[in-house]
Amino acid sequence: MATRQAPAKDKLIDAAVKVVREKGFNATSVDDLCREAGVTKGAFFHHFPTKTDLGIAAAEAWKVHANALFGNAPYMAHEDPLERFLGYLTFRRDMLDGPIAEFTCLVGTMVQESYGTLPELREACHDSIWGHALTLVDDIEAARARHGVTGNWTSESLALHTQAVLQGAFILAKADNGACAARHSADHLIRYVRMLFNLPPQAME
Amino acid sequence: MATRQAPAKDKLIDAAVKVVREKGFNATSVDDLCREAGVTKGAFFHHFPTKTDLGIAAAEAWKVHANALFGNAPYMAHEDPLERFLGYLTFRRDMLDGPIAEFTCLVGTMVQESYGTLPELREACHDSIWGHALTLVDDIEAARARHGVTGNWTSESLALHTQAVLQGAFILAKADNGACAARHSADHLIRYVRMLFNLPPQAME
DNA sequence: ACAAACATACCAACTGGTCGGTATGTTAAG
DNA sequence: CTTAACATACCGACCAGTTGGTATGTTTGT
Repeated sequence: MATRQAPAKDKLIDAAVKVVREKGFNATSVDDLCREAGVTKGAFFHHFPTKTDLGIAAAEAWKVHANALFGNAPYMAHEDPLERFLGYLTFRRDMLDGPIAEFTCLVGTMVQESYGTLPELREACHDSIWGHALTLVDDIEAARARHGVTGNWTSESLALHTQAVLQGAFILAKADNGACAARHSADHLIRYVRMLFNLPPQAME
Repeated sequence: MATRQAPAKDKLIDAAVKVVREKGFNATSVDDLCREAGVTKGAFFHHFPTKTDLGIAAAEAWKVHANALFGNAPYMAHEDPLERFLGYLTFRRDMLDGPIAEFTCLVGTMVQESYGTLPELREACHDSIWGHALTLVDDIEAARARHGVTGNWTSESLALHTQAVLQGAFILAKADNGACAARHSADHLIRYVRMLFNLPPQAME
């Protein structure tokens, strides 16, 4: 085999995903990241030319992680694309629980701090968000065809809207120091999608 | 009168609103703020014990500014509370234009960087978001009564949901370096509210 | 087979510069 | 004369990034 143990590069990416979600990108120092990863500063700059480059690598890893997590989730077994889409939304709502840094979005956090100052990181965050959102488009499109739903909107815009609602819900959760308002917002999103597809309102649990 | 010219305190608050929206809170240095405001560091720490305290003052000023802006907007003249609410949403959608830092939300930006590390600033951001959202509740409540709309949701949760969508739309705009996706997301929000109140879909313009 | 040459991965000490914040001085209004 | 409102000079801590080095393979010429 080629590699012998968990390489410093992977440990640094994992550390970035964890610490940046807690403290934000700018407030996280290279020393913070090395401490969390258990590597030295020399190792850091051996693998990443700059701190920004680790941010970019973390954004890419985040997209891969998200698409694997949601692509293999149980609701993906549904035969009806609309059930898959609603399963996705319900899954995301139910994830809004526990410590805030554990359900919020790495790239949503990073893009706020980079959009005006670090164009390469902004671009990586864009690719991460769009790359995940676009995995929903096929199911939305198929659901519209199967259920005969038209309306003056595109499937891509609805996929992006779901990401907007979730990103906004994360901000509410951070401001409120709890996920209650965020969950209600996700419920509104689910209600909206059900209305778009002419489904009855969901029964209370 | 007591003061003779624009006092350093106000100039610093204005500078914070401007620069923090562009660069974020942590990336904005005290020197940046003094430079933008045209005051010295001595003046800064005369008025604010810490940089965080200026952030808190800026969050409070932001709430006052927002409530004045939206409370006096033209659509507030409508007699029907639902028309006022829809007027608000349309106004907010139409604001998604021009430079990104000029339509995004100061406190939405700041809370991402402070929620885990600066509890006082997080609380000030919470008060700013909630304080603005709650100005919508009375109109939503009155609109439900007038139009006989029930449904398994609270007016407060819908008011907060509107803020979530807008905050999420800002993130899409920052990631995309443009407001196109953000406007589509605002359109989905308007479509949702119209459906909740049994209005027909809006005609294309 | 063997070693010289090279490549990769990592380390610890260090550097120049910037940070938030302070100490102390100056101005001017009442 | 006092005090609020500034200005200037400065501090120690910390920052991202660099340096010169080592340990461990891997390749290649003979």
